[in-house]
Amino acid sequence: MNTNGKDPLDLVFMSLADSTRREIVHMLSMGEKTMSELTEPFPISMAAISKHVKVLERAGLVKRRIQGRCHYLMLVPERLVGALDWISVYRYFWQRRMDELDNIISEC
Amino acid sequence: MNTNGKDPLDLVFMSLADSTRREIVHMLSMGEKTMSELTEPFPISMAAISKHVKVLERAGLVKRRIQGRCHYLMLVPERLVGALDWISVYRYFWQRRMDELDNIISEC
DNA sequence: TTTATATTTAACCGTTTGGTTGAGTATTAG
DNA sequence: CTAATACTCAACCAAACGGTTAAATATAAA
Repeated sequence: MNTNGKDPLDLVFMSLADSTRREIVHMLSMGEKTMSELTEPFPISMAAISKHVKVLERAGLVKRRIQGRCHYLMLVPERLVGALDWISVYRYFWQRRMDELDNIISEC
Repeated sequence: MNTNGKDPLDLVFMSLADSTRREIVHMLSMGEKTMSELTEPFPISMAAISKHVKVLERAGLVKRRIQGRCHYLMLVPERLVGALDWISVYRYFWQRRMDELDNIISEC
């Protein structure tokens, strides 16, 4: 049953489902970073960070620029837009729901 | 290393990282559904859907109302707002990046 | 050339995920 | 009471995840 036309959103949301990777995204939002710089604030090995970065690359959230022995990582926005768009579809729904709840509360 | 102060966002994004669960969220955005109704469009067992729904409940995205032998599921918006907010922080970043790319393209 | 630095890769390990089937539990209908 | 319906739960399984350590690769510095 492995329909391997896996939706790209699977990878994006999966990438964001780990707080280490979210923190990496945050760091990269402030500019390019090397692997060493990315690893420094975390209590885990560089090999582990390397894996996290590969997950982000696979999801298309990060691109790598290799210069000498340093790998510079940068954030790529497009896929985040896609994720935001997916969730945004339900904005109308929850605004309606929240309003309903507000009404119920104010009627008590 | 199981630091069990797991960020709730982990659960939300993890929930959304599966297209079956995203489809369930979509179905529920149109109103309450029973397990049977949720299962009907999918080629997998109700037990599997039951697990998916439990993942969504654990993430706080879905609530259950049991009436007789039917379980009615409904979407809960708050946690989706949280996920949207997290991503939205990077909106400024990518708008800037997209503009940069536009400029580079238009300069060619 | 030798050594240190930056990073990936491979092998391994325990846990989680996403599915299955089969049995169990309520509730409703006949 | 009996049978059908709506579901959950338990056991199982293969694959993926998130980490480790140790070895390999590539570049830079002495």
